[in-house]
Parts: sequence; C-alpha cells; structure tokens
Amino acid sequence: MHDETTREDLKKMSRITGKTCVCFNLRKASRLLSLVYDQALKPTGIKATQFSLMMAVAGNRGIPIGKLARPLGMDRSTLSRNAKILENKGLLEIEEGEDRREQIFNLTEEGISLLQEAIPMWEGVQLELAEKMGNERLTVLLNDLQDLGRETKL
Amino acid sequence: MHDETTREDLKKMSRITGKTCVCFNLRKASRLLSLVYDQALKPTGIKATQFSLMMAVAGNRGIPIGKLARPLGMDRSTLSRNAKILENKGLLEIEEGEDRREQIFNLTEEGISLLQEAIPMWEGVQLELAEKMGNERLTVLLNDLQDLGRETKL
DNA sequence: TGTTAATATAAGTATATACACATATTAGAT
DNA sequence: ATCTAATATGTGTATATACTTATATTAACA
Repeated sequence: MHDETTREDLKKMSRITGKTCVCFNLRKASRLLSLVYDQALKPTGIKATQFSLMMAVAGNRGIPIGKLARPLGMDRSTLSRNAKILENKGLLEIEEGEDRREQIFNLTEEGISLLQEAIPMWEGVQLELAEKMGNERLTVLLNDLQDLGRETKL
Repeated sequence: MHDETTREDLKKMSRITGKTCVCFNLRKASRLLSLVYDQALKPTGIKATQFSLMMAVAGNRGIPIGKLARPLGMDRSTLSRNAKILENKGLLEIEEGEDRREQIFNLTEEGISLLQEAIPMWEGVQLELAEKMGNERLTVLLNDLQDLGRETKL
C-alpha cells in the first residue's frame, strides 16, 4: 500500500528530478531547439538532423557509415536509416566501397547546392542564440555538452 | 557545377558546424546520456523518458495531458503516445476527466512502487555525473539548458 | 436553445533513435 | 586453399518525436 506520505515524497522528488535531471533537461532542450532549427531550415525542405548529417558527410567525403557513427554519437543502424532518407531525396549517394561490406557516403550536386542555401539559415539561428544567451555562455555550454558525451562513452 | 573550392569551403564549414551547432551538440549529448540513464534503469524495465514522464505525473496528480505538455516541452500527441505505453505496462492510469474531453493521468500502485525502485538508480547516475563534471558545472549547465528552452518558446 | 466557435485529444504519417539478430564479406590461421 | 573468426551493414521491432487532420465535447452567443 502506498499512503499519502509516499505520494508526498514522490511529489517532492518530482520537483527535484524536473529541475536537476541532466537527461530530462537535455532531451527537453533538444526538443525545443530542434523546433527552432527545423523552422529556420524549412525553406530547404530538410530538418536539423538531416542538415547535421549532410554537413558531417561534407567534411568526411567517402567515409563509410560505420566510421561516421562514432563522431556523431549515433548507432550505425540509425545512421543507415537517416542516410536512406537523404538518398531518397536525391541529396546523398550511397555506394559500395572497395571493401564490399562498406557503404560509402557522398553528397550529390543537389545536396551540395542545398547545403549552400542552408548554411546561412543555420547561421541565422546560431547568431540569434548567441545574442540571447551571450557568446561566452554558449561556448561554455558547447564545451560541457561535448565533455558530457566524452564522459559517457566507454 | 561545384568545383573543388566549393567542396573545400564546405569541408571547413563542416568542422565549424560540428563544433558549434547548438542543436547538433544538444542532440548528440542527449543520445549519449540517454543511453547511460537507460542502462541504469534497465532493472526496472522502463527507459529514461518513461521515468521522466512518470515523475512528472507523480508531481502533478490528476493533471490532464494537455497541461503536462507545456512544462515537458513536448507535443501533446507525443505525450499521448508515450503515456499509452506506460498504460499498457500497467504503470499509469488514463481516465476521462469531468470535462469529458480531458484525459487524466494517474500513477497506479505498481507505477508508484516502480518509481521507488527507480529513484535510487537515477540518483546513482546523477551522482556519477556530478563527480565527473563537478557540481558547479552541472548546475550552470542545467540552468543554461532551461534558459535555452525559455528563449525558444514563443 | 440551437448553432457556431473554441478546446482537448486521437489518429495518420514521417522522421529519429537504439538494440538484437541476420547476412554478407574480408581477414586470419592452419 | 579452406575453414573460422572478425567486421560492416541491413532488418525487425519498439520507442520517441512532431505536424496535420479528424473527432468529440464544451462554451458562447444570438
């Protein structure tokens, strides 16, 4: 049986977890910020996650999927599926590598053009955030986020 | 046509977006941290997102779904679907409110018991993070995440 | 009080995400 | 050269997420 005391204790813990849970607050901020970036990128027809993936490919031409998963902090299967969507949009090319187990990613011409449109939109959001939060805070935040990721990776 | 110069420029931008994109770095950290929390909660059979939702319900007994969406920074439809899963697990009760459009959430006895098991596991991860990152940094981080969310909400 | 406007939610659809398992290919050892 | 172990990826399944549209209920107004 769970009496009123139990329920009151839970209620107190609820306030604590809501304010201090790193996971919850990260996920919540992710959700909200993703909306902002998605909105800004809307004219291009891609979402923030797709922009990030395409930019990662742009910086790592001819990289096989498995090697991209690590720096993106993403499961290979997730990456594989996300890439498929971009391939269907004609923005990304996926082809067999020399090692025929590997799948090599490359942007298409169309993908490159789209990124050139998208980058200024991305910059717009970044600048807006910097104005609102201040550059120093943002820098510290980015640093901490990256450290957090490092701590968790085994 | 996109010449080598274009591709080189994109490559440079790739490094910049990877290091400074708030959205990407938030999502990446979310993914990685979620794995850690999920792992810690594994014995309970629920994931970090489900823990957060249940704790939110614990702190807001009898709240209708729509009113929970705002503080969780989550779409109502998402909340609705996530709650359904917990209902199927027997951890959450969803019933019609006085206003018969509303769906009222309440934890079941089983849900309450599970939370009591889960909370120490959650605390374990939080303590681990505090040790690795330092309490001050974590506090600042949580603060910034919450501010970010506020800035974005219109 | 009957009609319309507002509100709360669910359902349809698409993307994002990870884990466990299956499959294909290469590398290694004998 | 063959069998086995290691590696790279895809598939099945489940959850998380949001947007659009449909439905049900209440409120508001004439």
